Amino acid sequence: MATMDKKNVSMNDVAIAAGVSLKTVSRVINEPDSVRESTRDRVHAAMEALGFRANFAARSLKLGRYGCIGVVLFHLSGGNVDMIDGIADAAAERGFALTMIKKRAGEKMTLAEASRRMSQLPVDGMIFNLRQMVDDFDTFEAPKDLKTVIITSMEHPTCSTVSDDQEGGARMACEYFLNRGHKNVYFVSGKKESLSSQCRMKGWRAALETRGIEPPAPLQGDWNADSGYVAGLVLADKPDCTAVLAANDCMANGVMMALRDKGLSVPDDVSVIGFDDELYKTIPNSILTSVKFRHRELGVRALNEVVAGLEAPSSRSRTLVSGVLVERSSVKDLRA
Amino acid sequence: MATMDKKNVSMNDVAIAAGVSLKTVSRVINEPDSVRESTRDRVHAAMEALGFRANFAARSLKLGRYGCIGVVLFHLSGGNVDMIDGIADAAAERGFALTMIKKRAGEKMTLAEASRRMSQLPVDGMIFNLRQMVDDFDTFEAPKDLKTVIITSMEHPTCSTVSDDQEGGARMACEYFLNRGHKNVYFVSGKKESLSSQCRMKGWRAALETRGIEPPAPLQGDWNADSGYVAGLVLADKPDCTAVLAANDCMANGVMMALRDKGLSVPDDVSVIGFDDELYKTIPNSILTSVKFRHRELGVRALNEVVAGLEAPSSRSRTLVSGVLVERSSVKDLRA
DNA sequence: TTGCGAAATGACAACGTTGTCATTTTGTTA
DNA sequence: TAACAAAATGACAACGTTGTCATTTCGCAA
Repeated sequence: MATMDKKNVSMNDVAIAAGVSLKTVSRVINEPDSVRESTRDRVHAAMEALGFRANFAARSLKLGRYGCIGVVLFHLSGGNVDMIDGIADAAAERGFALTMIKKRAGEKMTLAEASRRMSQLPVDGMIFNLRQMVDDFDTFEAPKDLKTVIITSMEHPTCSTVSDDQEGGARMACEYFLNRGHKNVYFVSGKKESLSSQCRMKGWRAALETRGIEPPAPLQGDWNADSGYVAGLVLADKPDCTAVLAANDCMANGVMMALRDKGLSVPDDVSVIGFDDELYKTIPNSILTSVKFRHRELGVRALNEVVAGLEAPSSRSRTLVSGVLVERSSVKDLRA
Repeated sequence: MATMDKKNVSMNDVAIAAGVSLKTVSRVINEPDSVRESTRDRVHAAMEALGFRANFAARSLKLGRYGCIGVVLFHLSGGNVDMIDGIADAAAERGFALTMIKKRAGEKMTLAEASRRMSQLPVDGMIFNLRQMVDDFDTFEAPKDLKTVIITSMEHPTCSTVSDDQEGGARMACEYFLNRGHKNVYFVSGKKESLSSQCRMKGWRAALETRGIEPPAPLQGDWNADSGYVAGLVLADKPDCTAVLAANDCMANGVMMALRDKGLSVPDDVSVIGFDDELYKTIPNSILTSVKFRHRELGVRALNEVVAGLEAPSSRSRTLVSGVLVERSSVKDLRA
């Protein structure tokens, strides 16, 4: 009964119980060394006895910061989980908690709307996990006092971004071919309007041109295996085609099926590399070598970037996280 | 230059700019109908011009609540993702944000430690996502003013829990067998000390006894396919064995392999059901019927339970989320 | 003992909101 | 036009911390 009088125990209650001033209790929490041991013990005992827990709101109000980073999830699935895991670990390491909101199914969320909702919450900075285009991407301006990092494959005019290095990944794959004696690399693209596809194509083109090779006309795909199959049928008839880079694994699989149907062997007749390293999930004993992006690292970098920018929210940086080539046996070394 | 004078725009600044009192600005935000339209417009204009955003800390301090639910992740993987998705959606629907902390790799986290960390954060209640035993499970007491829900398969003495209905799932599987003419059901358990396994065994036993069937001695497994294989070899020699319930899919697969090696067919000679419905991920064309638990629903229920308990944190409830039988073709209907 | 500098502690304001209650303004009726 | 109730607005305190600065206490040398 008597213990029900007050809802929450405040520092003042502790101070009274311990026979010290409010400020001394505050000091016990924030700068324990400046308090005499005997006093400190008395305060600790009082805190224990009363079940004191510091009030987050009051503390944040006074300090002007929260110790939380906001995370906006536009989608929660697949690789995103690894990314969140990376964010969460990096946050824990730096003493930050995460505040999360999620786009609801069916809801159309813009960056402005997400930002508005986030800035009502206890956050010092925020991370947008954006795997899809949104309407206001280019026009969006982040709150001036809230460091904002966007995880996306596009470059943003004012916000810091963290991206997979799609271009570099494509370059890496091409060099992998060329270093193994291939004289040229054909490319099967994803949907024309896709930024990922464009980046990957750009990297492919650059890699060839660097070596003084004239890139052949890219084959237009649409991300699906069927379009890869069509491309594969065309490529099977090209005598100089020994290496194919497909903008994703599904199309790479389509290419491989077509080559097989045309009586060609992968990798003996034609070598193939895909992107995303996801074929092994659906195809047992998959041989496809693939460029995989490190989603977890993406999360870690994004969080670090936010924390680094807390003091200067308007700073802007662009971080590229390199991909990794997952080697299987779909590429033949022609030098052997 | 002139705009850099103040760091944050407060209601007071808005009030001055709009030529009204502080309180009127507050009213425009919280009870717009009580403010004359002309005044409201003036205030809105001032807010817009100054870029005002309400201060979360001050607001929470005054209101005594945060509008955030804490989520403690002990592990982030597999089914947990669906669960978090459920929590996040349910939270969004009820106007709550989530504050997340995560056990770091290698760190040994107890409920008490997790609770201590959470209660320093802006949360009105919390959810522990506990898929593993922790040392202080039974002795843990949640803060009296913070509604706490634990997602776990065990019952907790003082906290509300949300669990998969493992026992019910096992019962359901048994009844599925019995309703199809099977006279008995053999059981292959998981590790002896596992609570999941114990619950599943309990449900199996109860289902048989309800029908007046004497449960045969359960076969001891260890969750892995190998132990299922050993059990399968034993079961193959029992003429009365037409139905096997294995405590997980891996062991069920082991059982099926053993039966096949002994010249028996699934389901023609022996029917099998597993748990978790995960075999299809690794085995193409899997025929195994399996009891699957609805992780997403678990998250939704947990969040709803927290929100429902905000006013009475010490209330305690136990929610069971039923499993679903995913039918494939590993069970033969003997009545046919 | 006294005096003194350093260490420990305390009084009070401030952070930016919202609740309470008082005051002013508005619109309506006599 | 006066009187009045209702609507709109305002003054001020309070939420529970931390920073600033003043005060007290301590330990040690004279």
